[in-house]
Amino acid sequence: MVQKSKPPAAAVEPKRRGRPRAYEPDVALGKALDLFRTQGFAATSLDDLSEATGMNRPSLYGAFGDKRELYIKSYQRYREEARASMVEIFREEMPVRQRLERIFASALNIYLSGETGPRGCFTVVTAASEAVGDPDIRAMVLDGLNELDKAFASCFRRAKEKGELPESADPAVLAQLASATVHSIAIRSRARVSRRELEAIVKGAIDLMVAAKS
Amino acid sequence: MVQKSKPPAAAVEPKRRGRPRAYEPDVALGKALDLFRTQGFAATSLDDLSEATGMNRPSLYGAFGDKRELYIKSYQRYREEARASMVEIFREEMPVRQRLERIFASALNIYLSGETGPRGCFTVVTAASEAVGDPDIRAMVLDGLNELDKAFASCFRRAKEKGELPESADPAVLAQLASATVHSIAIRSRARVSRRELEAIVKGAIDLMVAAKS
DNA sequence: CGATTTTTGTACCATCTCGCAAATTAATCC
DNA sequence: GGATTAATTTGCGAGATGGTACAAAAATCG
Repeated sequence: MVQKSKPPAAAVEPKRRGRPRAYEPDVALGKALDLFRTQGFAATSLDDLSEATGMNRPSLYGAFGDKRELYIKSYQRYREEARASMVEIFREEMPVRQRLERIFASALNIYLSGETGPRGCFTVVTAASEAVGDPDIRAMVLDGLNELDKAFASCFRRAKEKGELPESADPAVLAQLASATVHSIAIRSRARVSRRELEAIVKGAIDLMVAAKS
Repeated sequence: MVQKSKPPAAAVEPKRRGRPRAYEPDVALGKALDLFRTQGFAATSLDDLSEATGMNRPSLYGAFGDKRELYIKSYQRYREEARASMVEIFREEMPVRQRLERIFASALNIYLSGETGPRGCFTVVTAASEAVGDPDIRAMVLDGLNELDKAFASCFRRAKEKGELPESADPAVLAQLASATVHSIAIRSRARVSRRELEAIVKGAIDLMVAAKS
């Protein structure tokens, strides 16, 4: 039940009034995210979350709201992290192939991470569970899917403008294929398909996409 | 709690001894499958299953074992049905494009079916939940993924032999791309992406695959 | 008919689940 | 130091959950 004994000392620390928090919200949210990603919403109990975060239930509730809200906040956090790594890759100028390689490598690293084994993509996990029954969560998932599509589309559009792809190439179609490859490795990673095999799939897909004649 | 009042009269009915069953195991398993597909393992309670199947809990237990066994049997049933529709499509001779169209159309029909909304692919749903923690279930999922890969690979191999694809086309790579497209529409369907959009994705993917130069 | 066999229905148990209320602790403000 | 503020700890309660024991019911067999 102890996360860290020292005070957070985050930023300027504007001298908060009452008893200081025994946890760092960011760290706790990260732990919750880990759990939700591996086990899913329904299979994760508040006790699990309490143990993982080092916060007991009332604190958890006070900081993040009920289980569903915590799940949503975890998902938003996941998306922020994913987005950050994407922005990174899109900042520099580089050949399409290289950019694609870096995007897929980043995705693989995220999907294969985890102490107890690969955990895949949280968007996919959520789509496969809560998204059917919860409109709000479904909307977030849909947004996540769209964001990936758009990122890939912009990648292919830039490549086309630079003449790296033939005029006949359709960025939107290629983007959906790239997204599909991401979804596929996300799923396969949870079935413990080896990194080597996943990388082979990625390579095959990239070869096909950058040689696209359609 | 009533499923059917008449006796099953299945096959020859070898004069069973005790009290006759009030349910048809096949029908009940189908109902259980429906529930598990939409809600997942953890979010589906025995009460839900009991209500849906029309069997009370002890009968459910007697017929299928505990919840996990029922889930496994449901998944096997799902795979049998999916396999049957595939065999159907592979029996006749036809152009690659047409065969691909039929495979994807079949998948879409399965994924978009459901009274309360689309339910996607049970293999994907299972991969995204139970597969991480349960080795037996994970093995079944892996088998399901492989089966789809192999089916597509054989499809492309046949096409290549018939000269429908260039010599440079790699059936294994194309197959994994086709599988990826299936995984992608399975996920998107659960986020309520419209059939029209899903069909557009499928069309784009097919165009690219049958024109493959890689 | 009575014995046997198999399934059903009722009821229950031990455990877990989520959420919250009340009391406690630790800091700042005056 | 006392008041105030905010977080922690304890513990509870209503309900759900997975699983099972046991008796009643409905069929066949002899």
